[in-house]
Amino acid sequence: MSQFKVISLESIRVACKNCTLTSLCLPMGLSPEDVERLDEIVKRARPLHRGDYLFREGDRFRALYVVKTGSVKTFAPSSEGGEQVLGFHLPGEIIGLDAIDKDVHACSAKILETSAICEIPFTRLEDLTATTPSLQHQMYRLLSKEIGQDTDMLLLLGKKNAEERLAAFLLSLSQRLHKRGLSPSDFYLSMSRHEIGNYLGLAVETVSRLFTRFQEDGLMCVDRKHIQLLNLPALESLVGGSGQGRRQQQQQT
Amino acid sequence: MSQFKVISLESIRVACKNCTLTSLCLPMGLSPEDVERLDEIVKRARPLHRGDYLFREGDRFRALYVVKTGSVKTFAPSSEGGEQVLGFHLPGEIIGLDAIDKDVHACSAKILETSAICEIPFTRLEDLTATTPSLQHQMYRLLSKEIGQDTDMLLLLGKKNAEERLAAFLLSLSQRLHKRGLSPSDFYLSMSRHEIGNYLGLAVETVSRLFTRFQEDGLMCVDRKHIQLLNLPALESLVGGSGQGRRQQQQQT
DNA sequence: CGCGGAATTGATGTGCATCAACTCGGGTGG
DNA sequence: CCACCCGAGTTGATGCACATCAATTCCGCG
Repeated sequence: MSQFKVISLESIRVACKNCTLTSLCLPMGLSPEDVERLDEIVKRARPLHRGDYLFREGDRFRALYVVKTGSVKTFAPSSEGGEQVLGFHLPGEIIGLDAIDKDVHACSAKILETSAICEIPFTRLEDLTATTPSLQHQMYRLLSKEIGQDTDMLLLLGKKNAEERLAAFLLSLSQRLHKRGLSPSDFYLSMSRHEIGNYLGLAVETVSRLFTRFQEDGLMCVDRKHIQLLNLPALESLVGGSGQGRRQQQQQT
Repeated sequence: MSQFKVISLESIRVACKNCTLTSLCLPMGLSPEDVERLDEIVKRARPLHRGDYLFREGDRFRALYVVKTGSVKTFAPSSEGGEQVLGFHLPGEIIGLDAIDKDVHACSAKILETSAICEIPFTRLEDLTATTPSLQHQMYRLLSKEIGQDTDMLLLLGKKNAEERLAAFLLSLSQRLHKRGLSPSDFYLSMSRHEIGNYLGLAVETVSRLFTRFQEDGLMCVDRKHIQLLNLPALESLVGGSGQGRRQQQQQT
């Protein structure tokens, strides 16, 4: 994941078609012609580097972005100068949906490692979906899915303890990488511990301690940014029901 | 807000047109003809009562719902039997957008007080938006807005302390009621302290204590479910930068 | 009138933030 | 090529915000 690769123009083209396929065309996809038309409005990606901004908070909204390779973080300014990491975006994932409403980006997107990103001008996409019902449906689904993911995150931040949060985070990465054909149990973290903590609502130190503990418990193997998940089922059980060792907070209503 | 009202059929019709107007047609709204067509597919509301379900987790997704009067809470099962309150929905607000993706509701919606709810069959709405670009655009905005709201909530749960959360909650209610022409500083809570706490990731006791403290500080007046906000600017400053009295946690990345 | 859930209030416990010190690795310049 | 530096990460000690436990009161409702 953190390896830099030289990518031929043609492989970008193909990969890009692939990622729009995966993100926008989901299951029960579009007809080949639809895909072709969609593919035509997608701007090819040039490589971007760590620290580059895809867009910044306050920028006018023009396009959606799809990660082809690499990874991106989105974050919003918190009150008092801090920032809240809103998400990490892996290959095949889409960025910018939250800006459609106000026509202005409310968060910034920063490249975490050398990445290739496709750009989809939104106006053109809108025109296309207006004439392609199946594509319109996929757009609704895509937006809806994003809402569902945010909901999961609310649950995580509202109800889970540090251990569960980190386990959920690792599993989420694992599953998303796996979906893209990468190893679900051996990968590199492109973000810092600080960013992970920020995202999960935890202090850096807590993240660090948990990595250590998970390693001691044989759940995973951590070497710097290189992660190996040794016991996925155990991690899953940690997420599920506050596992074995800790208190559980449950609130009926 | 918690008063029961007898509502004539005609007033429902009018009010209903009104609420679709507000939710779906946002600023720079639709042409009168568009609104008319939209209005035609909206099913009129019959009154629902406290405890009724609009839909339950697992139900097949058929329609979106717009609150006309009253209020609704949505919640998802948490691990371990508990539940996470995902939101409170006031007049003019829409429910069910998260279910488009999977075609199944991932959360339940329960009526908090006697309410009138409009139903918009999604398939028909989709047909209509496919032939009405301006309406399609409004739909995208609506979905996008929901994402933006979830984002705000993530920030709240990830970075704010109890005091800031409750203040933000009260202000949110205040603003949303105000938008509907109701008093921004005098209203009834249709949800229990327990539900508020659950929503904000706090214990009931914490919510209760904060109400007491806010009252002592002259910020508000609490009488059971009846709330009066006496100092909106002060509440706003509490939300903003962890105000005066408390620690602030900020995490740079 | 009396029951039971909701809310308040107080006492205590604890998970995690915070503070502080140290280590590690990687990049830089001499 | 090594010495140095600096930020990222780890580890330990301490404190605090809020959860949890435990009464008690309050109100709605049958």
